[in-house]
Amino acid sequence: MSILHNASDVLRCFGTGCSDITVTEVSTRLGLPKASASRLLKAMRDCGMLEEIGGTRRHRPGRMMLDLAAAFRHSSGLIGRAGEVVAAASRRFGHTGYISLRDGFEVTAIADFEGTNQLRVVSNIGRRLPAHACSTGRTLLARLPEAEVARLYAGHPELELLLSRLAQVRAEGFAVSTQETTLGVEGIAIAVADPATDEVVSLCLVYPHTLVTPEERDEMIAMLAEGAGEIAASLGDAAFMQPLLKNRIPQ
Amino acid sequence: MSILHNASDVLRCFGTGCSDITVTEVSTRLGLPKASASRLLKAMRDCGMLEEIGGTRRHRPGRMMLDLAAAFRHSSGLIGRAGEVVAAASRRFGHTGYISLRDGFEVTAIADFEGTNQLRVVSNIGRRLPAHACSTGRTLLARLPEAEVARLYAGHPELELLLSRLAQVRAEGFAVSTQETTLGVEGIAIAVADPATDEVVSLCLVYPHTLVTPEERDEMIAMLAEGAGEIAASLGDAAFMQPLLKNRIPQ
DNA sequence: ACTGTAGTTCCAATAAATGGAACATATCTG
DNA sequence: CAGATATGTTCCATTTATTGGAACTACAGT
Repeated sequence: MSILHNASDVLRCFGTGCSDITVTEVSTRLGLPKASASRLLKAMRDCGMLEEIGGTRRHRPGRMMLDLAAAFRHSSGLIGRAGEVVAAASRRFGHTGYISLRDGFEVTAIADFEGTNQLRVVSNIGRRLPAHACSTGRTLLARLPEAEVARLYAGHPELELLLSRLAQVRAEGFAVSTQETTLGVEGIAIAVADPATDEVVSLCLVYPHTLVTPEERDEMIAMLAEGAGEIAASLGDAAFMQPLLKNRIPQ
Repeated sequence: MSILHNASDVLRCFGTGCSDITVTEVSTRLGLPKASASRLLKAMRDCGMLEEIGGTRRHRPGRMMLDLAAAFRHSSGLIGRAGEVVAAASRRFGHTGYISLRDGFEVTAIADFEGTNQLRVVSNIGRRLPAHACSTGRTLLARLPEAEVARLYAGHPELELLLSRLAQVRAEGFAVSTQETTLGVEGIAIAVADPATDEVVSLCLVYPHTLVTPEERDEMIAMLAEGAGEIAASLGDAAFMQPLLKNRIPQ
């Protein structure tokens, strides 16, 4: 096995619930002899992929990773523009907002904009959520052909339900989740794509569900949709659809 | 040369002004035969360190890097706590705030909190600034022994000036920069350390310099200092000093 | 269809990675 | 504080991945 693959396996250990790692942990988790694990971590330290935490024997990702994450965000015009839209909406309504990507069955927030209201949802960047069970996830899944979703979730007991919810998302142009991932929290999401790079991102706002009336909710959806619509128009995202808003008060 | 070192050299290409890269670029920048560059990028793609952008032949850091950056931030209690302090200050005053680390001669923002005021400094995470020429940088350099600074900046024409400014930072407990990096922008910064891990971070707020009176400035410093002081006390940072504020209006 | 540019695949030679065991160091426990 | 245990490092010959050059393929511009 190439040292590069081993190195990336080490990096993959980091994530939810693991922000540092030791030689022994690497040895057991990857099934490597501890000699190899020791050398591997040393090599990764030497080249900046890892760094030792203080004087301890624990390792965390190197500082370089922060630069790489920034480069990732900058490499995509779509992410940057979506971020501006969510940031503006987050400021106007005071609620926390995210930009998320899908990766298989999961979605991750890649940029967050914490709200300003006294009562607001605390941002939790990097947290992985099941794509079928949150509003951002469903807007992203709704961008796939039905057959693809069926293949992804083959054997899943609630596949039928999921497909009908995705159909609804396609029809309405947005998704809502109510207390799905966190008690008391509701979220709205809209997806937009860059056909040139096949990227799809989801813009969302999350808020305490007792705080927002249906009218205000539609106001928020409208604001996200306006920004997303401009992005879609300029990049040529044909699948984007302006949302149907029943409760919106005409301006 | 180990493939791991080559891989990390590729990753190091990303940064200011470079968010994607091709086989030829790698070949020329690292001085590798293009055969090697091609195989290297392929291997890095295969293990998730890079990804191809759309159908093009350009590469950017892989999604994994976002998770790694999040793990880095979580691995340090210091960073998290400093972030809370700056976030609260940013919300209260409406100005943009950062958490920064020093790496040799440079400082980088690793977390940002965009302000809410109409006129605010746009956050620019990942941007590398010369440590001697910004307020965050000087608070971090002020944490080093004078001899170490002298060694770092040996031969630098303005070493004497720098040392006297650092002495001032040590005496006052905070640093100010006025239109140093960006015209019209002023910033205040305070450093705090975790003696258990030898980490030092700088908390800062940046704002349009015409908008803030000396009294308000001291109010902001006081708020950052209060939070930083609590962190210093709980972690046992002996070098932390409450700032001397001349213009503060007694509460 | 032609030319230059960019990227990939093939090969034997070479340099790096591997696992086991001995060694060294930290951490726990009574 | 000694002895025990868990954790990390160094050394070695062996195995195997990596290397650079050259030939090959793909592609964009004219």
